[in-house]
Amino acid sequence: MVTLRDVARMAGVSAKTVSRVVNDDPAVHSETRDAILAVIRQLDYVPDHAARMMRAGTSSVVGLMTDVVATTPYSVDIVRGAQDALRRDGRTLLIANTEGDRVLEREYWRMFRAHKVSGVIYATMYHRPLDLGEPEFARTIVLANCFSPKGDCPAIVPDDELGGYAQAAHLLRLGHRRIGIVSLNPVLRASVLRGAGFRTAFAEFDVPFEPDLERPGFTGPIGEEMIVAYEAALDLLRRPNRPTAIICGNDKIAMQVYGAAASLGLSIPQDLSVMGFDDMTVIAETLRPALTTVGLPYFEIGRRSVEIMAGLPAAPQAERHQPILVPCPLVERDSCRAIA
Amino acid sequence: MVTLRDVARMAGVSAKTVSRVVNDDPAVHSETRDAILAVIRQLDYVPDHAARMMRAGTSSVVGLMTDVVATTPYSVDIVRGAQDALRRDGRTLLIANTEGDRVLEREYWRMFRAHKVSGVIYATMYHRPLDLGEPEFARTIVLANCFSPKGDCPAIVPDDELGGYAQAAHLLRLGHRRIGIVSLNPVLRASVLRGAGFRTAFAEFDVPFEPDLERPGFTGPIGEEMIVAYEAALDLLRRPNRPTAIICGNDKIAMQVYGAAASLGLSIPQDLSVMGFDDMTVIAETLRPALTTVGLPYFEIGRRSVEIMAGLPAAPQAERHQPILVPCPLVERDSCRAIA
DNA sequence: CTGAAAGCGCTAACAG
DNA sequence: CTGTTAGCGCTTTCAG
Repeated sequence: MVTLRDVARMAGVSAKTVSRVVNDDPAVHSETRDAILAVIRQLDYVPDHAARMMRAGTSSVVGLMTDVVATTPYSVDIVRGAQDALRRDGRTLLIANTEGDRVLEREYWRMFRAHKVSGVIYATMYHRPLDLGEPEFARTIVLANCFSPKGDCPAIVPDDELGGYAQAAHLLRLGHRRIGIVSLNPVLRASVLRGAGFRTAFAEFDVPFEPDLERPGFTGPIGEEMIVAYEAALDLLRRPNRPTAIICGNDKIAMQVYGAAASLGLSIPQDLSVMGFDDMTVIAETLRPALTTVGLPYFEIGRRSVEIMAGLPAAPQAERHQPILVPCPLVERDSCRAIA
Repeated sequence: MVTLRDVARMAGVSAKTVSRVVNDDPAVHSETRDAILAVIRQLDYVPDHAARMMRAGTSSVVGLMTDVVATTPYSVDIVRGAQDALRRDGRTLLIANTEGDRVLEREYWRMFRAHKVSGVIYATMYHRPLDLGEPEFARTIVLANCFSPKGDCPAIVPDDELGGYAQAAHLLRLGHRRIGIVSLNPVLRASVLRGAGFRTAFAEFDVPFEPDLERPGFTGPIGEEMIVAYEAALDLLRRPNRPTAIICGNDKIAMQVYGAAASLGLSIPQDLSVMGFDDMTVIAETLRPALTTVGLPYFEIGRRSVEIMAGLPAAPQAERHQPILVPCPLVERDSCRAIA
């Protein structure tokens, strides 16, 4: 293994000077620097991470604690976003998947300590409030897709209310007035917030909000819910005065709405417009017609979590944090059409 | 920060003895051990990873080099499988996503070196041959979902041929004799292997293989292909003597086949049985009826990659490796039915 | 079974 | 601008 000393010897300088070059310290004569750089390249020297980190007392590793985010199709983008931001300055991400297991989570906190991670991103599968308790709060933590009601941590979450507004407003603008809703589990925070967004949009267009046109697309407790969007959609579409458009709580629901519509001989978007949520490309781009939906900005959330962490003061402040809201963009495809 | 010495001082022993306890060295009096363990718990001591690794010269970190695997919905399971195996003995996974970029890949190889990773799992998105070249071959590498034609690395891949056989055999057993195929891009290795599997199954049941009943579900070059399974299925289903079942190259294709069938007023599985591949739960469990499909054993591949690495000799052998084949299990749901 | 000394590769602190 | 010295936290000798 090639070490700093090998480089120093070969370049005829001291170890410290090589160290300076490796760390981009400007206080090195440019000729000396070039010579050292040449030796580094020739020997293919790579600084030892462990040694640097031991000396520095901190590491270039950031921990990502998740329940199931890192391994769930539509939220891996949080990982990608964080890695993208980290990679630019040679840092790395240590990913911990608790699968919701508290014991495992504790084990991972120790692992983070062993690795002296410089910060932790705590990401959850569902947009929800979260209480981390005290023990680990000394360290730099950023909450992603969740937030602390006490406001003791910076947090970044999707703007579900605006997302709901975008869903409804788009259909209203296209002229729809009887709009059905097949929603997420109503206890979910996302569901509540989007509901508020719908109402705002409906009010703006002077369209009364008819609770009777709304059905839950899932039943059962969170975590083991069953999807019943197919039945919900059938129910909605068999009404004497059926809706001309359906807003869905996510793209899976939209997928079942497609199926229900087809079984009734209704075609999309001629007879029915469908609006999804999540922008899971696997579904949205594969459905025929391709699904118009609202995206969850997970990549952005991951990327910005790293930025927020970088901007955090070294000592924990007493300041209260408001969750940062990231907009959910409308992704227009072919499942919504304008009506008279 | 609590160090080994703090524990030693408090327990009234030398640092080395504490080190022995931490490393499960049996040569410690059990009373001494218990006393030390108590102090460790009391002080909440966590051994410093960097220091250990520096001394040991190797680390407990394994690198995962991927093209897009780690961030692709249906292959994140490789990551989960590998992490699951590593976690059991306190090791961790350093994930590198090259997104197919050679420059980035080289950067990541250096990162792996800096971290002194004890081994590397090289996983690809598609089951394919791969030439890694020479430079990094000194280290311990396991190929996952790909293999080296030269056989200079251990490799583990899904048994696509058997998977194809399972798809066809299941339908044949249910009595189907006119079976359509909407396949993957035919240049893909998976496609070729599964084709061989189909033929074996057809031959066993004395059913002639009709090339005319096969259509590609994707067109265009790999990486930017377009899905045209909908049209392919329409074409197949409009034939005078339409197939009673369709085998799909993946679950996305199956999704479009569902759409095509619905548009023709055909219902699944009464009028048509559909068989998927991949077992992407997002699709397979959401389709109505739920999709019978064949699973890609990615979790297993990830898990076993770690095991294979552990069993590798320290010095690279000249021996030739045959790729290890992992079976693809049939996952029965509701989209296939028996016919007379 | 236990301890003392040495040193892994690197950088902070301080001189020159 | 460059070098010297010391030491991060741990484990490997090698002695007790």
